[in-house]
Amino acid sequence: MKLSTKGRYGTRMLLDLALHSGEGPVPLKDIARRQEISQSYLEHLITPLMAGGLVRSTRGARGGVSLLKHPRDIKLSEVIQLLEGSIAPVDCVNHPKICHRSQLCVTRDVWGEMKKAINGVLETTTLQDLVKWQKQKEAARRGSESLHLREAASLSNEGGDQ
Amino acid sequence: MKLSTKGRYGTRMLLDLALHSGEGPVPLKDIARRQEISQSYLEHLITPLMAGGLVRSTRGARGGVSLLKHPRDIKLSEVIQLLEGSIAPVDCVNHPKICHRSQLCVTRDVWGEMKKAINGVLETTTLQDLVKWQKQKEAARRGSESLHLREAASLSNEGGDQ
DNA sequence: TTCTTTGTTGACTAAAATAATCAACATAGT
DNA sequence: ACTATGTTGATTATTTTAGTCAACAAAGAA
Repeated sequence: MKLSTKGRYGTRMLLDLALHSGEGPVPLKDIARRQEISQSYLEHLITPLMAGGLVRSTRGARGGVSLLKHPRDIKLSEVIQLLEGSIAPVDCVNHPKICHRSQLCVTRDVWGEMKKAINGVLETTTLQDLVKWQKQKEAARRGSESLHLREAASLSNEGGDQ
Repeated sequence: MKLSTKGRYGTRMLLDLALHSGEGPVPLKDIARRQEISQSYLEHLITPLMAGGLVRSTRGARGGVSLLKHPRDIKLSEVIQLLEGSIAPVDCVNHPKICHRSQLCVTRDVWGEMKKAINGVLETTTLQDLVKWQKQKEAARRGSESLHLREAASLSNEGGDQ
């Protein structure tokens, strides 16, 4: 039950893209550097995302990859579907016919519930959410960093950790 | 994001065991036949279940495998944990240290939510639930079968569902 | 006791998936 | 032209999956 690097790296690539949208096309090289993923591998991950209409690429100098939809309109369920295929934990959940036991199999019903649960998370999370959380995290870090530097000069209103 | 045959077959083995508990030890051979899984493979799946204290085995003639706990006390989360290891979709959810990006990584947070969602299903489903659903399904099938055979002669008092 | 039934363990293997790398090529700016 | 960039396909090493097989151990039955 592990997500492969396709889904993980691909999601991070899109997040990186979302964080740098509005600056024109983003070269894979830059994403590779920032995300610490080999560019050669990203080249392959971008293909299904283009086929899925999530991104567009521009060749040549000053080229790169651009998001085609607003981050708020890109659900993680869509991303994972493109990169990993169905998130169903077993194939018979989507295709009952592949096993003659499907009809009477109750474990299959449980795997179906699992699929629903996973989908619930991925359907309600958008790229915009990731962007928001990322910015919050970075702001929080900068806050605590300077807090540390200034020897806790003013620590009354940081908030955010819990 | 697929469950391997370990988790799937192992769960079915335990369900089969639960359905035949109270009849003494159940030989792997019988489970293999009913569940249509090779006995050689089941031999390997039983090992972690014994180590986890879910079943006990008896060697020799009339031997077999027996459940050590009541089906109502066996949660699927426990079963899957033993057979597949953690259900976390990525390792960094359980072990932040393995990636220096963990602290600032928001995709990791999403995978954490996914883990929670999956766990929610597996923690609230017991072997007893599977047994109950299985019996309901079989009763329903018998109902519609005889209904079909007898051309709906008497369909008032089937009962047994719920 | 001896035979048979059953589980136990470890070695081995075929096939597939994973996670890339590399090179040749296409295209668009400069 | 030259350079920066994406595109595609071939290739590969490694790991995981999904088993099989055989030698062995133990317990009941004859």
